[in-house]
Formats: sequence, structure tokens, C-alpha cells
Amino acid sequence: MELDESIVALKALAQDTRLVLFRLLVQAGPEGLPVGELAARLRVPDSTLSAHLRVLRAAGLVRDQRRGRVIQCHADYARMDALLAYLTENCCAGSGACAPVPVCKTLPSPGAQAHATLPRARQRR
Amino acid sequence: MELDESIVALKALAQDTRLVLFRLLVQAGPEGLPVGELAARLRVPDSTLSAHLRVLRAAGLVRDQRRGRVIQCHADYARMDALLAYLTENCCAGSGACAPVPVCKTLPSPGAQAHATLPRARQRR
DNA sequence: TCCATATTTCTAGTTTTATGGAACTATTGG
DNA sequence: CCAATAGTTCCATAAAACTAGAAATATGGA
Repeated sequence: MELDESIVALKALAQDTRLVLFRLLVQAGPEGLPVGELAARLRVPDSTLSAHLRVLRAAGLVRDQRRGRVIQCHADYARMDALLAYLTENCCAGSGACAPVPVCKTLPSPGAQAHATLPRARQRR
Repeated sequence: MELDESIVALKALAQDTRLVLFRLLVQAGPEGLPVGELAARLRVPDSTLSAHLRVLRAAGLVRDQRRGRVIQCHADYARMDALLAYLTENCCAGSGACAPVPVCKTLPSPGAQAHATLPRARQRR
């Protein structure tokens, strides 16, 4: 991972709601959780949650897939590993003081890598 | 490290200038670098650099000591380790998908090893 | 087709962050 | 004490982020 991507990922995690959200997804395992379930657990309005999810998706930390009406989200472990590796290599190991990069063996995610994002919203008004 | 502290540390690193700045300090080793040297290398005005340093200090990632007129800054490796440990434990290992926590030590001590197990979060439903 | 459910996008208001000039503080040396 | 150097704080401005209601889109089922 490069500097720019790392910044985006760090920004994505550097916010209370999003860090808790991401943690929830990580703990939920490869199956992940539906958007609605996340909103309920975090007690945040749908639109707010959606905004946060967008940030995490843009950072590559969360992916999802539509299952009927429900969109199931899951953490991208490999991406998180890449971030940790970047930090360990560039902001820790550079000094020679740190242990080797932690290599995470990613569990194959169920299903896919596709974003279940809507095609494109029509202009309203 | 707790959630709040992690957020502060993540916010501190989630900015181009500050991440590069911190990386510089890490690479500079325990000696660190003077504030003026940092400003020169990053090509930012003194006041801007000072503001960034303040954020990194507040996050506990950078410390400094005055040597005459010069203030010498250095990275706090232990703090960075704590952040990486938090992320690994809470946002990675919770899934059982990741390797042990990387333990960085400022001084070489053979006894250290990673926390292998983690508090598993409540399963849903 | 029409309706209910799930989620996103739009929009606006509020807050936070980043930036840099100018003034201020601290330290050293003459 | 004075001047020079190293940093910080103060302040204003501009940009970005957070939040959430309302409207729009997507899907499945009766």
C-alpha cells in the first residue's frame, strides 16, 4: 500500500462511529452484517450510517454484496493487513525497532468483491 | 490502549503532512530531529509544523526535549506499538484471521511475545 | 401493478481541521 | 541588557467532515 491509500484508510478509521463499525464487522467474521443491522446496533440514522459506510468502502476496508433487499457488509481483512503492514514497515520498522510485518492469512470471503452500490441515482427535483 | 486514545492516534496519523513527519521521525531513530530540521524537510511554515507537532504530541506519538534553543523531537515507538496492537487485536484478530500482535520494543528484550487470544465479542442474535 | 422494506443520494446546517502571517516566549552569546 | 535564533501561540480564513431529514432508488412479494 502506498502513502495515499494509507491516508485514506487511516482517515476512514479515525472516527468513533466508523472504528466501532469496522470493529463490529471484523468481529462478525467473513459473513459480515446487513446494513440495517449495523444501523440498529450503532443507533445511528440510516443516512448517517450510509455516509460512514461510503467512507469505509472508498478506503477498501469494507465490501458488500446485495442479497435481495439486504446489503451484507463485511470487512476486507486483506486491506486491513495491508494498512498494518504499511504502518509497521514505514512507521515502525524503519527504525529497526519493530518485529516483522504481521502477515494475516485472509479467509476467503464468501461470495464476492462486488459493490452492491446502486447504479446511479437520477437527479431528483 | 483504549478506543478514545486509538481514535486520537489515528486522527493524528491520518493526514499527509503528519504521516510523513512521523515517518521521518521514525526513520531518524531514537535521536529524532530538531523542529527546524523537520520544517525545512517538509517545506512547511514554522507555525504550520508546530500545529501538526502539537497533534502528534497530544496523541502521544511524538515526544521532545529542549536542547538549548533547539527542540529535538522523536517518535514514541511504544505508543505506535500500542496503536498497532489495538488495531490488530480489535480490528483484525477478532476474526481469528490474523497473525499474532507484532510486539515492538524500544530495547531488545527476549521475553516479549504477542497476546494470542482476544476477548471475543458477543455473537449476534 | 402496487406496496412495503432496505438502502442510498441530496441537501443543508454545524463543527472541526488545516494553513500561515504576525506577535509572543525562550534561550544563547556578546 | 541587547540582538539573534528557535519555537510556539494567536488569529482569521478556507476547506473538509459529520449529521440527519427528506427524497429517490432497488428489490421482492401480494
